[in-house]
Amino acid sequence: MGTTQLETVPEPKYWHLKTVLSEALDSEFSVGEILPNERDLAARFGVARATLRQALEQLELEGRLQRRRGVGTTVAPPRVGVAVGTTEQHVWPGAAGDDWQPADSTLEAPPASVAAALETGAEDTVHVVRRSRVTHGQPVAAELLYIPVSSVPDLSAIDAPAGAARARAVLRELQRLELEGQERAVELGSARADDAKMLDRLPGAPVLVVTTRYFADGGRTAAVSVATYRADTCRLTFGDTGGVEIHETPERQAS
Amino acid sequence: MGTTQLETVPEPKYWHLKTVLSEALDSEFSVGEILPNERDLAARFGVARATLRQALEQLELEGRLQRRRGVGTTVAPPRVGVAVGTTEQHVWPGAAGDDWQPADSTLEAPPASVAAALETGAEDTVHVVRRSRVTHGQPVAAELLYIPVSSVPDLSAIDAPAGAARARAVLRELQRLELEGQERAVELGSARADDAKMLDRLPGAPVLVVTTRYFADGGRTAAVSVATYRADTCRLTFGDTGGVEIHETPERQAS
DNA sequence: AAGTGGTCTAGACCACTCA
DNA sequence: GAGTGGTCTAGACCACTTA
Repeated sequence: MGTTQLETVPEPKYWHLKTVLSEALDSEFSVGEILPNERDLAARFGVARATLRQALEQLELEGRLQRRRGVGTTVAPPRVGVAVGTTEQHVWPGAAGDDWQPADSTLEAPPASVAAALETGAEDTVHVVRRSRVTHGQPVAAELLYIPVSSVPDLSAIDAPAGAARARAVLRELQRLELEGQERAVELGSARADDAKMLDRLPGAPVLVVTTRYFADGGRTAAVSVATYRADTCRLTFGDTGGVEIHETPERQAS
Repeated sequence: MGTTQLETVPEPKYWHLKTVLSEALDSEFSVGEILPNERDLAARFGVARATLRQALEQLELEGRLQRRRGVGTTVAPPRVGVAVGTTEQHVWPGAAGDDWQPADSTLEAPPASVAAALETGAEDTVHVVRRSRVTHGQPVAAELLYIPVSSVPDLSAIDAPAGAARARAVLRELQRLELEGQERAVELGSARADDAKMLDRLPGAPVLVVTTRYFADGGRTAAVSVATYRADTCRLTFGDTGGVEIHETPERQAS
């Protein structure tokens, strides 16, 4: 403090605030504990509420905090590791033992980007299977699975009624194809309204979008999956074992 | 800019604004084009600048816009697919042909989370190799590689001077170990000050943090890599082929 | 009904880029 | 020096949860 450190680059208040709060979370709070409300916190730090919120937003993005309207701000548990496909072992979605729950299935024209990957015409309808993933009792992901009718030729549409039963029927048919390979991509997105509801978040919440192409029949793209994971609570793992125990941030402890 | 439909379920203004802007980007702008400045845009839509900024922030998060202080807001090109390790083929970092550029290497005590993964004592120093990744002329990632001295026993510290040469020497020694496997995890984070500078972004910018554990010597963790990728411009691909051609959003066209 | 976080406003000033 | 995005303020009201 004594020497005049050249602060040629003045730190934004919200950035400094975030650091202070982060350290307080490490030393003075334990998981699940409720923080003081935003108005009190802002007053305590002598900043406007908007500035305080900017710091809280960052901490929530990093998975340190959880905010719920009408309730309050709580200290978040460490992110859960969610296995996204064992890299060595390619399996169709819906194979025995995956923790996805089929919700329903419809016939729709896919978005242009998916249609291009599937090499179907822009107008062609495909099976769209909706599934959700639940781990540790919490919803972590919502998925849209696009399956051209040509990938499940023996499916008789009348067989299954609407809803989950129909979704399961489509997935069951899919298993009959021989899976030759798959490609995955991960990027940042924001939750659409329907995804947000399924994930128990507000629309626009940050999500990790995992796009998977499934190949069969000699290189043909037989299905495309677009899964959105809650970015605040999930760490996607790609290892050969499911639950890796590496965290970006050190473990926290109450004092 | 038609009439504003009155919604029975009042959509937040910034959310509606984002939708309108997103459609305008698709139909009325082409990649690289400069948008009107924020004050003009806010006036045009009849909202406060803060509200307009909330919409722009989301679009930037989704990789649709790029904002630079002192310059302006431009329409971003589609995200670049960045290959993050071919899943079938495990190789050490620094192997021939990867597009990482070693920056320097030091001996430091790693953060607690990394020390735990490396099974080193909290006080033990390890080699910390800094690298950066450049594709298509743009910096996309910054990496910290933690390598216990026991993983590179034959490295004589005096051999190489500081800087990139020393980093290359450490990586060269690492190749002599037999790599037995690796585990990856991806999560959302925000750029630390040093990462941000390397990535040409402001501190706090959203990044995809890729943590990789490298196994050798019968299951021992021989190295840990923490790489931060620009979330706004990158789509991480894990497929067997490098450049997947699936986009979350449809292609844009100028009108 | 009370209390919380979420949205929104209308200003102000600062840091940065570029002509 | 003009123009841009980035930060910050001090309010207001709304949507939601809980008691």
